[in-house]
Amino acid sequence: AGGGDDLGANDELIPFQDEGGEEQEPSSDSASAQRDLDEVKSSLVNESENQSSSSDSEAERRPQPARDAFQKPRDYFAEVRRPQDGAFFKGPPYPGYPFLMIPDLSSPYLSNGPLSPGGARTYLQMKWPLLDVPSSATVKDTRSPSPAHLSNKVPVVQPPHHMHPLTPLITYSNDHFSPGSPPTHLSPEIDPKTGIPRPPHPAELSPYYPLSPGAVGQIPHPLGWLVPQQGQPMYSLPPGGFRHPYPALAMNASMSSLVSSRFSPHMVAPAHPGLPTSGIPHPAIVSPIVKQEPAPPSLSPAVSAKSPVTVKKEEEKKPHVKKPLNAFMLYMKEMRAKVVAECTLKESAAINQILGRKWHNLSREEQAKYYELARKERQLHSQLYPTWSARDNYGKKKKRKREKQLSQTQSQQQVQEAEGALASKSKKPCVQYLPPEKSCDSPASSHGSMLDSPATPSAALASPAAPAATHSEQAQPLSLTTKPESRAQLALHSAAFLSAKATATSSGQMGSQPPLLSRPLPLGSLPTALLTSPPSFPAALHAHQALPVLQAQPLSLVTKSAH
DNA sequence: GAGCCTTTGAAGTGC
DNA sequence: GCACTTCAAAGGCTC
Repeated sequence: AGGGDDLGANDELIPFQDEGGEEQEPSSDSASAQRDLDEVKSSLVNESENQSSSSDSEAERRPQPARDAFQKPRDYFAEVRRPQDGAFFKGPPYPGYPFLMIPDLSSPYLSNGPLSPGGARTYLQMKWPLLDVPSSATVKDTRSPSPAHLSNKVPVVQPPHHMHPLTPLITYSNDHFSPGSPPTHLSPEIDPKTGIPRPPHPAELSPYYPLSPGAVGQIPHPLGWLVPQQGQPMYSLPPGGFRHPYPALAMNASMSSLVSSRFSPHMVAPAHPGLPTSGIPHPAIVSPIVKQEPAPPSLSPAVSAKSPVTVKKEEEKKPHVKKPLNAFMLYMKEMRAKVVAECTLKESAAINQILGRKWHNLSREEQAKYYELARKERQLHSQLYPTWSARDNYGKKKKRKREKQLSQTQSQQQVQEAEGALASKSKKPCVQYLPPEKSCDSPASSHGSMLDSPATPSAALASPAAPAATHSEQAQPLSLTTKPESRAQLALHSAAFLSAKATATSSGQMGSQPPLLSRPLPLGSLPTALLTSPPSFPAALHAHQALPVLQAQPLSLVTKSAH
């Protein structure tokens, strides 16, 4: 029921339209979703030519403003803000946005949630602030996240009700949606030097969580609208209030997860949680057992005196705070169910291939929404876990995979060494994870597409003799993975690229050269030199204001085949 | 039952 | 600063 419900919820999301009334391929719309699925299906089933033509036609359907969304940050933000215009607004700019990613019975960032090890997130239309929204109105709403919703791993998109859906999260002021906003790196809220989101700034956070710290303890909790579960109110402060941002909260699992994950006052007043500020409803909110913030050894003699074994044990007990999801991960979570529903495939690896391709088929604007959402995810994450760092999870996983990847790197080096010989030999078929007998062949995975795709050896482009990638190529939002296997694929197909490149470099716009892009590029085969534009597209947008570049080279021209 | 596979993006590490 | 590595989700599969 949950899987259908989320789609059903989407059904109510009216397509986000541009001012011209032209549909902008909103993924939230059911018809659009169906179109996306059709696109995926066609791309999976049909020849790449069909797929590419479809993609191109779709690209042509896109209104230019949408294309320009990332070419002109201001315009982009105007696009995003547009929903605030009552005359035009009919729904969130994209499914589930703005929404709260409320974990399914566990904190989304906590892998060891009590009931949901996977920590699947449930996407809920954000109701915050709800001060002006009668809770009963939402509670009565049958579409409000019921336990069924919450128990389902499929993201649930809460349709907007009674209030402007964008109000809760974003004020969409120019300050907040400055040109640097959508992507991450050089966002005004990001430290340009470190790339780390700046420390919580009340003024900046207010759009997100407009509640002042002092108001938190005086008003009903925004989750009060949640449907009670198992006879218990979804929101009922435990005696200690929000004592703990982690699953060990002394409340029922759903409550704890819902509250702790996204609504913990920590995210409201996280900067100095230890301060006995009156703004925090309960001083105990900052629990001394907050494991998220390991006490400095100098300040904790007891800890420093502990034996390494004890410390190790404590670390083991430490909740595992997961990384915030990036834009693609958010997209995957949202779209996976749809793809799975439309495809007999169930293996995530295959699904991910499809999703990866769909991701590249997204318009810039659509991707921007996820970039923005991911940025907010990171920001919220930093609020919830101020001291958390990706380093905390670094190397925590088993080494088996790592060793394998290392071996892959070594083998890849061997492949590169044999690259020259490869050019004159028959191409080695790419190892395709997607089983060929599956009904839904991943276009990016078929042998043909892989072999026909013009992979660009990074070495070739790095060579002084080789023309540098065009600005437009460098400005692509695609940040090429440098995974060994992907690089190996690059090497495998380098010969194909080189031969094609010879005919393509004359114009200097390889991205628009049909011979090079007879098929949608397998994601893994996208050349590093072409697409490695750290800090990738969003960053480029921020750092270099590469608007003309982006304008000159829409994403679709690179990721899609050209006529 | 741990880990692999597969994707992209963010961030850490190492040089 | 660059290249590389790790992790985030997902679930079937392998060992």
